[in-house]
Amino acid sequence: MRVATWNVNSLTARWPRVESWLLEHQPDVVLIQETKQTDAKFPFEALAERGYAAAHHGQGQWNGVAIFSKVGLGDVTRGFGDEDPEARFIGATCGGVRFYSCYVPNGRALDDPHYAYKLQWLAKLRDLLEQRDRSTPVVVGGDFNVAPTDLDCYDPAVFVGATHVSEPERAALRAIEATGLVDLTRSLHPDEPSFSWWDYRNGAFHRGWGLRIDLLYVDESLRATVTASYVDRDARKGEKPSDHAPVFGEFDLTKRPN
DNA sequence: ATGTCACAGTCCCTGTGA
Repeated sequence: MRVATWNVNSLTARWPRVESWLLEHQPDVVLIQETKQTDAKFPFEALAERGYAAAHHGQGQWNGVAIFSKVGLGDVTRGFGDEDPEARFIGATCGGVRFYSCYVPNGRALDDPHYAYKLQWLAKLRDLLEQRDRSTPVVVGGDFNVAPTDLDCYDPAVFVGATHVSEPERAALRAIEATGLVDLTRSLHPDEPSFSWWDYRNGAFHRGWGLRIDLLYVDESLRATVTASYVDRDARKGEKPSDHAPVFGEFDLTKRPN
């Protein structure tokens, strides 16, 4: 099973690239963030023509998350059931695995109310995962807007006092991992930065000024099935790229422990 | 630190968010 997570920064603007990327890589399941479109604009038909069922939690101008699947899609849930008007979380079961696509709030600045919202949001995610059905394997992926360690940041000195690297944010990720989840990329590549996001400004991509903030977490039952992890840097190049690159994980589900 | 991109509305520029 080939899985990817990708913040596309507007599925409306990115659709031509997303479509050709699907044809090239043939992922089984894709976790999408920042569709920035309503359900009415979501390309359900074009995805179906490519063999993908899809579920969307759309909002409109901002946010929006989705799941594409070639291996079936059911039991869709949207949000945490708490009336949050921001569309940042969707779950679905695909090919016997429970998937969640997350668009964690940016936070903006440490003294901004949006930062408190970010920490509250991560705590709600932790609570949901703590209470999950442990009999079904789970993959939690998305744009977490947190670089888990200094290895995930091109220059920690630049980010002193900024969001994405603060200790409370990193502690929130560790609390999520403590529910029994493994950072898939780090488990296979403990020493490579593996950045997934580069600012559009200042030629950041070509200067290597990146962060690893797009993560795939897998539960213990899937840990032994992981066969590959890689960042599709080519998707960050060329005409009209997203500022995020897709992060892939591959699994051999026949290796699941009984 | 800020050389960009995408959105909506004030609609061919500006404010907002990232």
